[in-house]
Amino acid sequence: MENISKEDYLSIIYKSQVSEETIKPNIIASKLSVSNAAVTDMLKKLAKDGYILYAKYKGLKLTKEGENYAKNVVRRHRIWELFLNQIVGMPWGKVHEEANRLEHSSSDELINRLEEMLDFPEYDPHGDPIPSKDGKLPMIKKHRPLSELKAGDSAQVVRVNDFDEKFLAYISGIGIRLNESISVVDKRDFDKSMEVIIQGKHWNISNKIAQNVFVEVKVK
Amino acid sequence: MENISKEDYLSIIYKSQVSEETIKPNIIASKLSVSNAAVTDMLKKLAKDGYILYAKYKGLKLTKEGENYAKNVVRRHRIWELFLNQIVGMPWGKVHEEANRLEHSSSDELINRLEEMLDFPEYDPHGDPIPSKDGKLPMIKKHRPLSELKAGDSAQVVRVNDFDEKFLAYISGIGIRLNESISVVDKRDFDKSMEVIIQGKHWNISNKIAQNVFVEVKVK
DNA sequence: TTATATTTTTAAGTCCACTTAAATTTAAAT
DNA sequence: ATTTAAATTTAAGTGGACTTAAAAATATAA
Repeated sequence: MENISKEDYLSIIYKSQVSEETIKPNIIASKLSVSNAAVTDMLKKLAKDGYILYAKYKGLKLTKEGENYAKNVVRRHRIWELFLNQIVGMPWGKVHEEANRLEHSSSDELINRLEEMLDFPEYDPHGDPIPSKDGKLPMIKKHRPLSELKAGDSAQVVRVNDFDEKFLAYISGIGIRLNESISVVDKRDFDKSMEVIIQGKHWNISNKIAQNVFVEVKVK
Repeated sequence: MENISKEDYLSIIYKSQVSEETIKPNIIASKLSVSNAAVTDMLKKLAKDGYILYAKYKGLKLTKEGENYAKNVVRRHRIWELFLNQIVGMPWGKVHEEANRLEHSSSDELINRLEEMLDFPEYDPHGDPIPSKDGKLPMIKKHRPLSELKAGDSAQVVRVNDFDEKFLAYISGIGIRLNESISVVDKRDFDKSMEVIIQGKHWNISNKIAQNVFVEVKVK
């Protein structure tokens, strides 16, 4: 409860490390809607506490301890998301924000119970992997953004970005959900928007949308 | 999330108002394990925000707005307690502490959903009434502390105090639970301890224990 | 009712997570 | 390579929720 802020920072750093993006104070600041100066401040504290290695102007990286901590925060978040969606029946788009608060307020015991009720799931409602109690991650399917596909390609949705409720509401409205099949009918060069078929229906989706939906291309 | 402290204060004030105890800074301080000075500080803020009426040295009282706010915090707490106990299967003694954190981190929408899953319950696992969405409280049964009973009396448990996990573990261990019947066999003047029968078994319980179990005396 | 004890409030200061503004470092662009 | 722009860090300061110590008000007891 008293580490809410620290946990938010660690979780962001962890997630970008996993997806192999270089993480910069810059980015953290914008994701948390705080100033760059606030980030510098916190990075110093996290370094002092042994959660990150931090060299001014040069870069930052989780220590083993920081990674374990962060992984547990992410675990709490994703288990909550799945629980809220599957057991409580909250819509896809709303679970992220709710889990963002609950993740800081639950004992490990509670999380373990929820995990058991969900029968030890491997992925959250957006397709993100859930770290197990002992920090193991399930196998992650190779996937790329839908935006990279070409006319004629078919693929299956394996993950969607979860940071924007509106985005999730929109894609869920046009039938995009995990494991759903999508075929690309056409792609326009000038704006990279594409025409796709989802459950037999044709839709036009912008490049921005397609960049945030991740698919596994079907073997022809 | 940013009102955790305020909500704790309001909830304590509300609960003591309901049970008609006079609430003093003193008591709040000890319940929250903070200094008296911290309480004075917060009372000023709560007064400024319009949640309480506060006259230095004289007393304090929730405004209508404060009561509504507090009632909603209590509602969140009690619904969480019941949910954790009934749906998640957490033991009686552990739900209070967990709910103490979750109560500050849940949207009204989530609480409403949990309430629905529980089929709009009226009492939490300790027998405390759950305020409804629109602030209504269920009828509260007349009850008095078990400690007031005399040898020969029989009664039914309607509520137990929930502030101490150890206490709850202990009484649940000797078979005390909501609606359980208890008969008083004997009571000693010198320490006010009593011998009781619960589910056919005899137990000796201290006055301290008996003061925290509330019963409805059976009509003979 | 006066002395003593207790409670409450004030005063001053800490820690945390922020802020804005200025200084510094690094990166990009001509 | 030098200028310009962008990112990062430092410096100074704020508000929230606490602390301890001292002062003031109220309660209790001889």
